[in-house]
Amino acid sequence: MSNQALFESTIRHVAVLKAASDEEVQLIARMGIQRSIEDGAFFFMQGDPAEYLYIMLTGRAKLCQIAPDGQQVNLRTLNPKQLFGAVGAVDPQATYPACAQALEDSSAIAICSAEFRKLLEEHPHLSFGLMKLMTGYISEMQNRYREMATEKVEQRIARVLLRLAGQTGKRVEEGVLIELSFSRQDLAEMAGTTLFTVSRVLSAWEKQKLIATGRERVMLTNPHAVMRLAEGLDEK
Amino acid sequence: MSNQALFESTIRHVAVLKAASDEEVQLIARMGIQRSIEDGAFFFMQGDPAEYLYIMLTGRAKLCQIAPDGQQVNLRTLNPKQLFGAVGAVDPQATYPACAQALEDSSAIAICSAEFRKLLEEHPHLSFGLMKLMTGYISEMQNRYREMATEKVEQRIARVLLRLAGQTGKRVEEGVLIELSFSRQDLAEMAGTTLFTVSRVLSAWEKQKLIATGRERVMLTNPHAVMRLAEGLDEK
DNA sequence: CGCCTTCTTTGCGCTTGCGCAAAGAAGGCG
DNA sequence: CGCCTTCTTTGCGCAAGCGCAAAGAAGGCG
Repeated sequence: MSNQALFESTIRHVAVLKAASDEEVQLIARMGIQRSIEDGAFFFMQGDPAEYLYIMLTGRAKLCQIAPDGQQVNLRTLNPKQLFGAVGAVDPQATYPACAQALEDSSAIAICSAEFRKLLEEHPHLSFGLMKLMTGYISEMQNRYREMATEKVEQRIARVLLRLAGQTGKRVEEGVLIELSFSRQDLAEMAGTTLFTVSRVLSAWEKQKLIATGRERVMLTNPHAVMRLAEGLDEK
Repeated sequence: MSNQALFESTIRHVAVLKAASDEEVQLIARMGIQRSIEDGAFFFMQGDPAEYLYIMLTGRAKLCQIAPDGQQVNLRTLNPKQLFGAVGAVDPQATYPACAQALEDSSAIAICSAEFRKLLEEHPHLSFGLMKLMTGYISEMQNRYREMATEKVEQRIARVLLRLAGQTGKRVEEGVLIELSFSRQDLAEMAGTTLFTVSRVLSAWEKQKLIATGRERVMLTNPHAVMRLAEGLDEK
């Protein structure tokens, strides 16, 4: 498949652009260039000028923030067909508010923010898709913020597992399997805690047969119980 | 001043709509109706269908989330000329992701989301202002999320004070005064902690002469020291 | 002025979860 | 196969911050 065709077929399935006509899809595809990066490399760093926006083609990446002191927080994972890094299309002077780091060898369509902005001006109905994405983010971040502020570690870890299960979990005989390169450290960054605490909590749950763990691997053998934990029911 | 004239002069100074022409400002003003509510009342509740968006006229309100168990988290305060509750203009089926509660008797221009959406369709350049607002929110929420995840209580409280000082602080002889109806409880909800902890921390700072406190009142006598605390420098 | 409500402080005990160190798996790769 | 790296677990001690109760200000209002 030619690059152009590959781009088009991917773009056609991007949620944000579902209102795009065939013609618009073609236009966007022509604006794109492919960028492939290795596991651990960055599509962009927090604070860089937001010159490109991206649409994930293959692989996975994480959006994360790095505090001045080096501590990291994981905001979300980026999967194929997801659009990310679009701030530049809205404000030409914007810088990325987070960094995007590949969790495995990955590739994405890179589109020049300024060009995309022009496209938005000429095809304004596309803005609605983008705005919907943004309001969704806002709403999600507000919820996560509340969770971080009011819930305790166990609940937050349970939520992380459920979110991952929903995004990339595979249903197998014994439960739902999350098998990706997520170390305890990564889980800790998603839950806002330390790898030690994550390890301890998962061990405890394993003893209670709620989950089964392995190296960079978690299986939810009793997803329903994990959901109850996330909701903070079981309050002892 | 007639309502229409009042609306227009307010709308003209709304940051999100600064790209609006005089004509557009008039159009928007005509769509608005005034809503006045009492201290403690709600413009809208989390989960309500987002039928209206608002522009604050007088008073102040807080945007907050309420957890299923009743715990609250404070997201931001709304001041005059700020636009809020605009999700409905983007997605007709959206519900408000937070609630807006008046901190004092307040009034706002209420604009029907569906009408505003039509306006956006016909005057698409206005979308850019809205999108810029949204990306700003996202970026801010991501930062706050990181802070909540990685910083400890003292730092977060310091940040809350600085944010309030920046928004509504008055410069007086002895320092910067924050004199609003923010109880220790409110501060706790903003910092993601408990009123007891806030009280203790503020008492400690008062002993060190960094601040002076009173009932629903805080004065930063040594703002620079508070900034250092917020940055987590002073690490003992 | 005095009562009443609301807000604030403080003491005390205790839980949660962090920090570190050290040891134990699990792969990867030559 | 065996070494090396990376990931994970666990024990132990400790500090931060929560929860509660009770008492002490500060206003508000009749």
